[in-house]
Amino acid sequence: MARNLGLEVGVDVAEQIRVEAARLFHQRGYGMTAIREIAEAAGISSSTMYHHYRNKQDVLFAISRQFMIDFNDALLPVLNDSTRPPRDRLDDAIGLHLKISSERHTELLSIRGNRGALSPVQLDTIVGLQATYQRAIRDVVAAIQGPKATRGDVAITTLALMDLINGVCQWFEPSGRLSIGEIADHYRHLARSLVIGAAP
Amino acid sequence: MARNLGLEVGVDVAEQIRVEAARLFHQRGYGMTAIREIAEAAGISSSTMYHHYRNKQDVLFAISRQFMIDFNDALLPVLNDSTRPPRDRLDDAIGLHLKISSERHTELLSIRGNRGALSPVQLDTIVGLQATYQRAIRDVVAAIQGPKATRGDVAITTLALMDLINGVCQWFEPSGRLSIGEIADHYRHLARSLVIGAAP
DNA sequence: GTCTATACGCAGATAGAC
DNA sequence: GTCTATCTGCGTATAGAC
Repeated sequence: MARNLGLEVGVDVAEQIRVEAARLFHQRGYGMTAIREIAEAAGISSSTMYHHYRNKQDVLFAISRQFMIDFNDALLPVLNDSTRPPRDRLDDAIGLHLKISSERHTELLSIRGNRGALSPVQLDTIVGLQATYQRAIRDVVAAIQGPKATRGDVAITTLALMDLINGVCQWFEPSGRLSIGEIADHYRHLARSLVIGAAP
Repeated sequence: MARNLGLEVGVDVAEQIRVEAARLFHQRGYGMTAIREIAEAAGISSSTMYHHYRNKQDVLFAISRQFMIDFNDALLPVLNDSTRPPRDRLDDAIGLHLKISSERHTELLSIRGNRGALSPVQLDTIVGLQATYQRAIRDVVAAIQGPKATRGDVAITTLALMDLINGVCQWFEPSGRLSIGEIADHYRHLARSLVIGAAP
C-alpha cells in the first residue's frame, strides 16, 4: 500500500476508492451504497475519503469522467483517421469498443446504472463526452453510407449501431462460450449489415 | 379516488403507488427514493403503504412483475403464431415492442435501472419472464434464418436484435422528430438486415 | 384502510488529535 | 493524510387510535 513508505507505488488511494466504489455502485446501486462501505472496501476510514473526494456524488463523477475520457482517447483517433477507409475504421472501433467495455465493464455499468445520481452540471459533462464519441461514429456511418443517405438515415443508423455495441456488456460473461474477440468478429459483421443494409 | 364511496373506480391505491414509485425509481434511483416520497406522491401516508406492500423492495417487484407479464401477454401470441410467416411475426413484434416500450417507458426504465435491488428469488422470477420472451424471439430468428444457421449464429443474432430494440427506449423522445411508429418502420428494416445479413 | 406518532438505526458529513 | 469520535437528520418500519 501507499503508506508502506511508498515502496509499493501504483496503488494510490484515490484510485482504490474509485475502483471499489465502481464495484459497489454497480452491484448495489449508488443510493444503496454507503460511504462507509466504500471506505472499508478501500481499506481506509470513511473520513479519509473526504480528503480525496468532496462527497459520494463526486466519487461517481470521477469514475464516470475518467472512464469516458479514457474511452474517447482510445476510440477517437481510430474513428477520425481520415487516411483509412471508413469501413476499416468502424471495424477497428467495434473491436476496441468491445474490448474496453469488457475489460472495464464494472466501471461502465456503474456509470450507466447511476447517471441519474449526478448533478445536472456533472451530467452535462458526461453527456458531452458521450456526444463526442457518438458524432465520430455518426461521421463514419455517413462516410460508409455515402452521399445518397439522408441525414435522418444516418442518424437512426448511428443510434441503432450504438445500441448494438453498447448492449454487449449487459449480457457478456467472461466465462461464457465466446470470448470478447469472437463476439467482436460477429459484431463487425452485424454492424456492417446494419449500416449497409440501411443505406438507400 | 377509491374512498369517494367507490364512485371513481379505476384508481386503486396499490396501482397509484406503483405508478408513482416507478416514476421516482426511474428519476432518482431505487436507493435514493424514500418510502415517504412515494407515499406523498401517491397521496397517502407512508404507513398506509405497508397495508398494500410489505416493503419498498416489494413495490419494485410488483412493478417489474406486472410489466413483464403484460409485455409477454401482448408479445408472445404474436411471436408464437405459427400460422404466419416468421418475418411478418417479427415485424409485428417489433412494432408492438416499441409501442409498449414507449407507452410504459417510465415503468420499463425503472425496472431496468434497479433490477439489482431485487432479492435473488424476485430476480429469478423477472429473469424467467424475460427469458420466455427471448426464447420466442430466438425461435422466430431461427425460422427466418433457416436450417443452415448454426445455433450459435441464431443465439448471437437474437442477442443483437434484443439489444437493438431494447435500446430505443433509452433515447426516444416523444417530442422528437420521429414518432415511435416511424421509428418502428426504420427498425423493422434494420432488424431484417441484421437477421438476414447474419444468416450464413 | 387510513391516519398520527414514534422507535431505532444508519446515512452523510465534520471536528480535531496525531 | 489518516485516524477516532461524534453530530444531525433522515431512513425503514411499527404501534395503536379511529
